Amino acid sequence: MKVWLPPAGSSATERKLAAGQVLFSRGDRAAGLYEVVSGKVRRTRVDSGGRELVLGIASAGDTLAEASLFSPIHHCTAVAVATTVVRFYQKAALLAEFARNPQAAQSFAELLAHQVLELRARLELRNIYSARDRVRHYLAAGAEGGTVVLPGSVKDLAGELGLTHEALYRTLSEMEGAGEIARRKGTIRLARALYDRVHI
Amino acid sequence: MKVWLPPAGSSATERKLAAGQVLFSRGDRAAGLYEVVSGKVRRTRVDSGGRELVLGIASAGDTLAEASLFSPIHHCTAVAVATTVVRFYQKAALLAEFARNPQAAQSFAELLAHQVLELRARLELRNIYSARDRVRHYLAAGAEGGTVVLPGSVKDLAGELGLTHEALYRTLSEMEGAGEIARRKGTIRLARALYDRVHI
DNA sequence: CGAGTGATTGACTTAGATCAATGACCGTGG
DNA sequence: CCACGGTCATTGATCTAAGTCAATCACTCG
Repeated sequence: MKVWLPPAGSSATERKLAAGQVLFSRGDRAAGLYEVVSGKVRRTRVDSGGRELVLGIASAGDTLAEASLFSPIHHCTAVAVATTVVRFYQKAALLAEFARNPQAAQSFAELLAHQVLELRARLELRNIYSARDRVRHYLAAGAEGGTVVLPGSVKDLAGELGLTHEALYRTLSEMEGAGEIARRKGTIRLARALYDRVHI
Repeated sequence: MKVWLPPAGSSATERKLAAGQVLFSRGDRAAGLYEVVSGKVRRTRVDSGGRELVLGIASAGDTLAEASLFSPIHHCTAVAVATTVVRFYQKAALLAEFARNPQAAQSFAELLAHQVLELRARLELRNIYSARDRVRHYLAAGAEGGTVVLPGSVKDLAGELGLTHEALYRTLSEMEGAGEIARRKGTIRLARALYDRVHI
């Protein structure tokens, strides 16, 4: 993983962000890509109606703005949701590395390919009409040994699922009431029945 | 564009499909990638609830299963919606080409990057709750000189927008009634007002 | 020419958005 | 150290837009 990244220290610079600080905004010139060293970064977009879409939460090890490498401007806004350290890789340095080292370029392509897959999966999720089924789908996909660790606040999750936070709270309550899940602070444990149902 | 494709005739083979014929199914072994020479291919996924999600319609020049290059199996199902000719590129041949020619690998990465952008845009679309706004957003994004050419049937479009076909028909009727759009067979023309509103 | 599918419209129902209010928790500045 | 402003979490009430069921036409393809 991340074979494509140039050796540390070459052209990479680190930057520290306070919670709420903007890393880059939509429309800004894309100078390169970022790797999250620690903390969390929320990527969002604002549609023409003013609604905000949470594209995802990037945690330590994740990268940001990969696609912007080939695009002159950023297509989303990145805001730190906690104290965060990011490493910045200069666009030109990366491209040079790709030209020199085909393996790096291929690994990068692989990273993007996985993103495409992940995005398609999320699109599939959005096609599920029922909120409950959508939550089930999400939980099933993210379950590790019957437990899902929420990447951020429940509110963030609501945005990611395309639900209002109220609807999500209600759905989670209902599911808990029905014995489908058990909630702990920051994590959700799936009942054996639900877990088995999806992992045939 | 498509610099990364190996010289024609090297390892590429063509295949002709009748309307309704399946090119590959989800779960099939991914042997390589396809380029649509003529016709149309619908990529779909079926979620656990049995609902079908149209991932998109690929037309002449588009490629299929790029992401599957690095994945052992296909993650969606591809079905020809009309008489279609596809060109097939062997996975191994492509990877060899990428190793030999960094430029090809980089171009391929660029192709994937654009797909990531496009998918994110579609995700953003799905976050719009109102059907009307969603249609407006779609039309605005696809408008070329105030006219949008529908890639397939209206029913397909409904799937792509995450709406039922009935809802889409109604919405289009309403918008036509309100003078926002004018419909022609297979195309939709945006009223100046709407077009301007979005393309500030 | 009949079957199958797309296009279109009607009537009804419901799930989730919206508006609203409250309690818990957290940092922070006086 | 604690009161205060802010955000998250949670639940209630209401409303509406979109889903669902259903029926009719138009059309295309063997």
